[in-house]
Amino acid sequence: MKSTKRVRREPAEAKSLILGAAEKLMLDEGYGAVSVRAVAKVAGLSSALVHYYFETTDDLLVMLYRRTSDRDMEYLKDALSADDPLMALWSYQTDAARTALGVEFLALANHRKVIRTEISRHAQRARRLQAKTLARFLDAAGAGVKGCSPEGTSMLLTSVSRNLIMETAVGISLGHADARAYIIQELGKLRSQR
Amino acid sequence: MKSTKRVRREPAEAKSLILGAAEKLMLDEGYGAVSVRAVAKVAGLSSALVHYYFETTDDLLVMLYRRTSDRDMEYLKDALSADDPLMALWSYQTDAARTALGVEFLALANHRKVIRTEISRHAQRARRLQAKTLARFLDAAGAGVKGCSPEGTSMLLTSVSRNLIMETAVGISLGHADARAYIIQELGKLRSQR
Amino acid sequence: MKSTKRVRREPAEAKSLILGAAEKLMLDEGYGAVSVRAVAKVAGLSSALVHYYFETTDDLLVMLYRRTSDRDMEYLKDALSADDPLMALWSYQTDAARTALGVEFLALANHRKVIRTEISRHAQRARRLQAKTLARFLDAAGAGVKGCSPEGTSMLLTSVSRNLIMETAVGISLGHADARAYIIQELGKLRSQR
Amino acid sequence: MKSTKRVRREPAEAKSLILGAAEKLMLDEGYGAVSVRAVAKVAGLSSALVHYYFETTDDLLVMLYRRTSDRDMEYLKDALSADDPLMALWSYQTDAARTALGVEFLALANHRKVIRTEISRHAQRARRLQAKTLARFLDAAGAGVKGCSPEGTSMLLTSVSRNLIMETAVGISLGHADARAYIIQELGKLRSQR
DNA sequence: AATGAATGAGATTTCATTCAT
DNA sequence: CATGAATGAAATCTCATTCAT
Repeated sequence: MKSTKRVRREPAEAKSLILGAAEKLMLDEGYGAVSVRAVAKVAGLSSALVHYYFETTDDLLVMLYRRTSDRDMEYLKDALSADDPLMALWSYQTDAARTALGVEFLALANHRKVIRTEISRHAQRARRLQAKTLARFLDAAGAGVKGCSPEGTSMLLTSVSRNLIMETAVGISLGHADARAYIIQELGKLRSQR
Repeated sequence: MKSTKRVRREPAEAKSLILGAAEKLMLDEGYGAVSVRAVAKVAGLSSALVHYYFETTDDLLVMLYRRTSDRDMEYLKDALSADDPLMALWSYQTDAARTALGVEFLALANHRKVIRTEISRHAQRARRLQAKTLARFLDAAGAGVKGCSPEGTSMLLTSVSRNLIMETAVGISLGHADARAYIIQELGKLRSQR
Repeated sequence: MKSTKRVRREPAEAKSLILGAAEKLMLDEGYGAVSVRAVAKVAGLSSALVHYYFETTDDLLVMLYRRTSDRDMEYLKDALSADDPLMALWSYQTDAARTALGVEFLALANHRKVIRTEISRHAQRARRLQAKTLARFLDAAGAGVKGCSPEGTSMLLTSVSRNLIMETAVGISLGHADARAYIIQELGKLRSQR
Repeated sequence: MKSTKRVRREPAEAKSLILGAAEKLMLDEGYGAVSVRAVAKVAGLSSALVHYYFETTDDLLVMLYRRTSDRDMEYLKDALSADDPLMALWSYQTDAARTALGVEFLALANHRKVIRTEISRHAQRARRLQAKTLARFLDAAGAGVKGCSPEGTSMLLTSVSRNLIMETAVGISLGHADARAYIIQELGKLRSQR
């Protein structure tokens, strides 16, 4: 009965379509909304096709996470090799869309073991990378964020950016401007002391 | 299908039973597991009864959040009036179970508008309360976490404790010990400078 | 939109309705047709209700088998205590509907472990019961089906009745009349020799 | 999604591969497991190719049945022309793999009309063939399985072998040894009386 | 001749929710 | 006050089958 218009696509295109829809859902409505059905609807194709490309929902989520974290890794590397690595790093950390997605995956990880492993791996890599750059500044400073290791500092920065996003999402903003300013001020000190 | 034993309970008792089950589920399996069915099962009563006391799932979640945040508020007040308010505050912030539940509600808030309002209200109150105590130390210090307002400082502390919990939950620990040590060191400075 | 006529039934009635529908499907279209959906449709109720009474499809099938085998056991006992137990037994064995259902369960057992256990248990009980009666005649005979134990004889009778049903179902009848006549003749000998 | 290796095969070879996979599935997991998908997977080729060679699932099953029954016919003829036809026949009848497959098709026939016709045709042919050989022994005997026609006797033998297989499959063995011994004893008598 | 892409239908199961008692 | 009975909707996943290339 329906207009049986069979659209023929490149697999890469179809996959990208699906992952894009999943990402959109995750950001707009949270990971709970990422069902095969919903993804198919948003992507404008049948749910059977989603299963054709991603055998299980776990597979879909893992692939989405990989795509996301690969992209993030590129951004991070770019930031760390910028002229002003510290500010670029903080700018990367506080990118709203990126961090929102990261937080969502973090929440999802509590319920999907497969994601847990992926996240853990990626986070360690990212933290080590950040630490390597931070080390150059911290060593030179001697003062400032004294006493905190590069890894610890990276962890602190991540904490603040994540919480900024999470709280903003639910409408909390008290202290945000001050906290942001403080972080930037401290990073500024580090930079100048080198 | 079960034995028709009509158990007669005090409404308050029944509600408490239900909220307890919901809290347990939330902590053990995440907010996604808090379905009326699951709650009823854990509490050992029918899902119809859950609906009888909490018309919708939203109602149940809001009530649970209120109970949780009221309790938290008590703990927070106790901490802030302790002999060593700074350490007591940090101890409160890093209480695993409490913070885990808080983070779960924060994640949930992304998907349930009603929770958002509740969280926002509670968070502002808690932040102001913390700020009032922090102010006494920050004013006296002049140095230390210089340049960050009490509200900002509260926000920073919350960020770190939340991220410690979230990352630990997914198996990340890189930098954790250092970050913890750093926070305690800084709080120590503040305390002694007064 | 639909006429939301909520029919309220006794659980026993509902269960019986469901099991009846499942039995009908099994006989008419084979065990492969016994899906929760199909059963619900035939019984005229929602598939959710089927799940309400039988948590899994396995449960439904096991319950159906138990109902069937319990009923069979009654019939068997009646037959064995009839005036002419041998003929009554054969008549029981060759009851088309009963045996057809038994054969269907036998086929089903190959794919559902739970059924296997149930069938095995029931079959052994039934065979022992038949053997006890057959023993009285075989001992007295000395000749006739000489050399075959009561249990073996029961097995042989079951074999023939099952195959009569299976072959008839697919349209084979060659040799059927002769085989039937032979069995009856041999049973007749046994009876008279006592 | 896989590497686009276009394997070029002889049609006959491909068909044989497919039928082999289907037969394996049927024996290992029952006819319910014989889906186009599953067959393709076991055979290591795409489900589209299975459809290319066998338009519908029915076609596939019919072809498999034909291949099976043709092979069986050869075995049967060999048996009937052996030195000791009776024992060879019984040995043929009780061949586990062969009979298991036969029983599976019999069960399948209840749900697929096309198979029914095929089975019926083959069974009649096989029964007549067996009857012709049995007749030589039964005529000579006069006693023994007296009163049962060759066709009836063939039917009886088939019944027992089938039930032995079916019951063994679900874990029933009570009376099996006795029944087997009895059949062999009776066949022995027939042979010697000639 | 062969196959990857695509789909509608249907299977099992869980959920929130509504009634009737 | 409490609950068993009932349901529609949606989740995940499998299947047979059809195209377009």
